[in-house]
Amino acid sequence: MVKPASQQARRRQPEPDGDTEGRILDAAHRVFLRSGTAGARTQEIAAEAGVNSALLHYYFRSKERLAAAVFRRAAGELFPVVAGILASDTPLEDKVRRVISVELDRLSRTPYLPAYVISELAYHPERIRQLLAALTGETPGALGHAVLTTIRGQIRNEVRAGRMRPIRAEQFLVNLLSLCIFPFAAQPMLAVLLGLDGERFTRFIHDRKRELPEFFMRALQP
Amino acid sequence: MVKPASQQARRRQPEPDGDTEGRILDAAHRVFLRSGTAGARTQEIAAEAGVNSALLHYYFRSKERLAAAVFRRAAGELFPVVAGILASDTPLEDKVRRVISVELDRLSRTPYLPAYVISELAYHPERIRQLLAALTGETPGALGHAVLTTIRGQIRNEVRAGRMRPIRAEQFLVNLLSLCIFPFAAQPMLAVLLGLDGERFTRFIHDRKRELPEFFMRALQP
DNA sequence: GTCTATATGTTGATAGAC
DNA sequence: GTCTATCAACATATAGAC
Repeated sequence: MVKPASQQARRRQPEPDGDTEGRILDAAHRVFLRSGTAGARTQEIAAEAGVNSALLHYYFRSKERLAAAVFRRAAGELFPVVAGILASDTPLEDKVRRVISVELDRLSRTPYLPAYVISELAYHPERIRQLLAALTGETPGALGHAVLTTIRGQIRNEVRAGRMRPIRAEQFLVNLLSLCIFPFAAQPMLAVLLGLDGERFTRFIHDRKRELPEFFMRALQP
Repeated sequence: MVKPASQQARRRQPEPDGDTEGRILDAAHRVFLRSGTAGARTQEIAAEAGVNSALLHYYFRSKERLAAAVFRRAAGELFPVVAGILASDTPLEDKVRRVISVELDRLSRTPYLPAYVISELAYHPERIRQLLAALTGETPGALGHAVLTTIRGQIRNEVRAGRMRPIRAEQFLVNLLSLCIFPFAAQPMLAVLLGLDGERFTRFIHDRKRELPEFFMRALQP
């Protein structure tokens, strides 16, 4: 029996409509994100990938392995970019502006991502290890630690220069992430509560890109 | 066959350890919140309630009806309190302080609630109607509309008095809710990324109660 | 690698005695 | 109202031909 490619290192070639394994993974990504892991059916994934259930298991062995692969991909898509910005040596205010811009732009394209990641981490504790693996290869929390250290130092400098009032790096980061991510995670809620559905939500996010940086920076002024 | 009480109006009597229907609902609440609707098993709920599967169906007819009942209860627990504060005629700054205080306190006691509500609304579109029902009896979005109108007026007054810079009521409210709710919804994420697990998370929220009002109010200063 | 057909195990739900 | 016993329907996973 040939070893499924998902277990091995492998060249990525630009095939016409993607190789079979890639098509299955893409389909799984879509189905898991709109139904959740527990709610999704492997049969539906197979159908959406244009293959049958047997082939899906040939490549991924089990639903759980497929779910883990999708989660790693989704998580790896959500965090590293923003972490890269935050850990760089860009001035703090520029970081805030760039994180907000990048985050709101990408979440506008994949609005289901936050609710999916939140759900997975809440209901599947084993995903936490997979999240670590998806970030920096194996080193537990190295990414977060680098970000924390960098931000903490920058805050200290700004405070000493009298340009910012003191705030814990953890609070700073959670505030920033909350303001960017929550609106997408809670979109159906906001649609009901505040009438932010469809087009209105899009415009809401559009406005937010301009207003949020100022909101955030003013909150930190001395 | 006797009609199950859940379908009918019914006196609530203070029974020793709760009547059977109440015990089942409580058990369902716990199980659904920790496993999600799709991941939960009715058998597990029955076991946790100390009854068998047949009795669960006797009272609630189906898993879906039980899930709907739990969701309405959970949503009704999450929103009305804060909505009541926001729609009152308290001064705006006091509202902010009270919402933050009340919200962080209660979510500290039921930290799984946000992730559960977010997941349900993302994966079960039919819950949206149930959310409406759980808020003000039937009137679609009346609660949210009252809040929006009130806040919008208060912002206008504050801006005219030169005590606040202009901001949309929607942005104001989403910012406030984001900063309060997201940390709980994303707690497992924050545990991995920023090391905010267990005791550290508790202390993080404790600090947040004091720091968040100032953060928020300063963001709005002219 | 891909298919058809099938096994295996759960799960939600019901029948019927007490 | 509550139980035991059981069903019917899926869903995941595998066997084996091509």
